[in-house]
Amino acid sequence: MLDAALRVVQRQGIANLTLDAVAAECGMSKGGLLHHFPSKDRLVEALVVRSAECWRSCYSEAYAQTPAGPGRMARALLSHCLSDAECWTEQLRASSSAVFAALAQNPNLIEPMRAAYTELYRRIEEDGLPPGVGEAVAAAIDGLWLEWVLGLAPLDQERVARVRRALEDILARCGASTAPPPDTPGRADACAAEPAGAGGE
Amino acid sequence: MLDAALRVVQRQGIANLTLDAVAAECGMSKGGLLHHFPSKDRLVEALVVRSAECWRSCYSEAYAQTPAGPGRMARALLSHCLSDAECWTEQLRASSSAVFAALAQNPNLIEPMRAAYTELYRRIEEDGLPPGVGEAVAAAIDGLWLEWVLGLAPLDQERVARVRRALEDILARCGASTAPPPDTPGRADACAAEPAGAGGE
DNA sequence: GTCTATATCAAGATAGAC
DNA sequence: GTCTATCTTGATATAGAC
Repeated sequence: MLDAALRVVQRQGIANLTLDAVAAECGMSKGGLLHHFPSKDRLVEALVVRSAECWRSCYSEAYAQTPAGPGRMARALLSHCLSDAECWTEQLRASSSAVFAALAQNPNLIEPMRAAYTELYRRIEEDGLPPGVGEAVAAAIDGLWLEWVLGLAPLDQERVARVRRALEDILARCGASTAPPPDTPGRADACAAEPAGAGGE
Repeated sequence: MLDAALRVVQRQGIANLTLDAVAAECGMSKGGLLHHFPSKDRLVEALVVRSAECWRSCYSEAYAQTPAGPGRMARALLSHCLSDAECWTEQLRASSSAVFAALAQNPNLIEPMRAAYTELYRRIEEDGLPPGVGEAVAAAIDGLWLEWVLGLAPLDQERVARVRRALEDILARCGASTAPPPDTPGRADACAAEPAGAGGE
């Protein structure tokens, strides 16, 4: 059902994310849909919660798979979110848009995503990097994501690689090695990590 | 009238950006409003156009006021958009939301902002920096803006300063001096520069 | 150019049968 | 738990007076 909602957003835009459209998309009546989500707010809320959980588990896994040392969280973000452009799928774009759908529906519904970000930034603060460096890396990834979702700038393979290298360069100069562990060379599957609206499926 | 629309968004959210609300806000009847903007799409389009123009003139002015040399555009963005947190006003937040309002109303309406970004990225490409560096700086600023508008992370004076210093550090290592010209030490007034939705008043 | 109707329609939500 | 009505509201847009 949530997937159906995302498909509606993907194909018809946020403005057409209606209970009718979602019901039709998942082959159900509006009444049946409203049995599970008593209001549209609850439906959108569920979308955001799922996105936030996925984003959280995504950077958590990335963190776990990244060797310890200064800039661990920042390195994890780089290797997982910017490993290549392939992981920025259309599906991800739609699921990311859940946050924008929530913003349009009711700004308070973004709260779960805010909580996920609070935790992420806590990790970045404790990352042992010079002040601002980790935040700059995280912000750059968010910015790429924004530009990609809004279509402000194309996001091809080369662009991702360029920006990743530039950011890795900063970390390297801070003494944070970005060499990937021999076991996990640039993996990009699993959750298809993304800021502000991950939620793969 | 456009200002009234932004005030509505600021106070009541995108969902309540209705012709009735805008008309009430600017002390006009709905009929009168519709005389100037024949449809809601046109109204929102006008919001985006104004935001895009302001953003464009903002980085253009910043560029003009920045000494020539490698990374001129990137340095201009840093000195103007990240000079301090004061320029990230509530008013700017609302005007920035014009893009999100457009996204909700009709994604095609974002086009003017896309055009402004295309020009910005052209300048960044020609900036004479190592590949990816200018893009990383621009993306980081966009990311900060996103986090700020969505409330994902607080944007206080220290945070802005930290990130700015980290980004200036990259530029410095690329041979792009970020020392402000003696004439314009960290000015942040005028347009109150911002990505994806500038449009001060 | 601004106003007061009013037409039109679609969306969210409810009630109650099955 | 799913369905088919149906209610209610509010939003866009139009028509036409002033």
